Amino acid sequence: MRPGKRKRLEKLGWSVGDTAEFLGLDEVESKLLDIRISLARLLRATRSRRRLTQFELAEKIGSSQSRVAKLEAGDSSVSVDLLVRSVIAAGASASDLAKAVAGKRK
Amino acid sequence: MRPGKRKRLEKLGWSVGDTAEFLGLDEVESKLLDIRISLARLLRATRSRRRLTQFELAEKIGSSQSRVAKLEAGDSSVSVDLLVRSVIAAGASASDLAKAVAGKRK
DNA sequence: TGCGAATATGTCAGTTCTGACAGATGTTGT
DNA sequence: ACAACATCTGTCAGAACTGACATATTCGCA
Repeated sequence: MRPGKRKRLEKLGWSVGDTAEFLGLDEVESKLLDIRISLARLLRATRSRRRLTQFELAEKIGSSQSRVAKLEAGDSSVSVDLLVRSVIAAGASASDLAKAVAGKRK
Repeated sequence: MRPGKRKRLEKLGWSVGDTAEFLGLDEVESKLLDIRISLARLLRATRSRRRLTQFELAEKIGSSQSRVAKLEAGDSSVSVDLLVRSVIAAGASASDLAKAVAGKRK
């Protein structure tokens, strides 16, 4: 893993343990993290395409601007539930969602 | 919505309000619920195919058998995070996951 | 440059989700 | 019928996540 990427992830609250990760001991968490990152990207892309502000999207999902910012930033304090909810509310299609989960770049 | 399905969902802790749902006021929650159900089905199918017991899968994800049962039952007390984590741990492929999220039957 | 709008970051009390446990209810083989 | 195993259902204290708020930073644009 690139040191840059690693640092970025740790800033967001993810502990990227070299041992476990490198040895593939925690493949599941790694895959889940990829999904989280994809969803965060999809969220930003979708909201942006729909020309919604974070504040407007927050209203749609009954949340706050700051939480949307965290969602898009891939902060660790945010659940996949809310991530998916937001992506849907932003107006992403089912296939966009599927692609994100499958790990395919748009 | 079929009355049977409705009753089943309510048993699991989901409030399926006719008004909101019928008027499509809460399309987002409805879509999220579909995803949850798909993931629950995928989890059971995958675990079963791999011949894992609920107990064994629980160990893999550091959880308990009872929670796995709830995951597969589509209980409302369970998060999408854990659902996805479990599906991955059970050994589902990325494309299986994508299909579930896209709402397509296997 | 300065100003307003959008976004980012930090904190926190209240809510939700969690693993663990107990016990009930299948299921399978003898 | 019985035992052994698997699954289901309910409960609860502790952990994780939440919206709200304050505040900082970045981004146009005149």
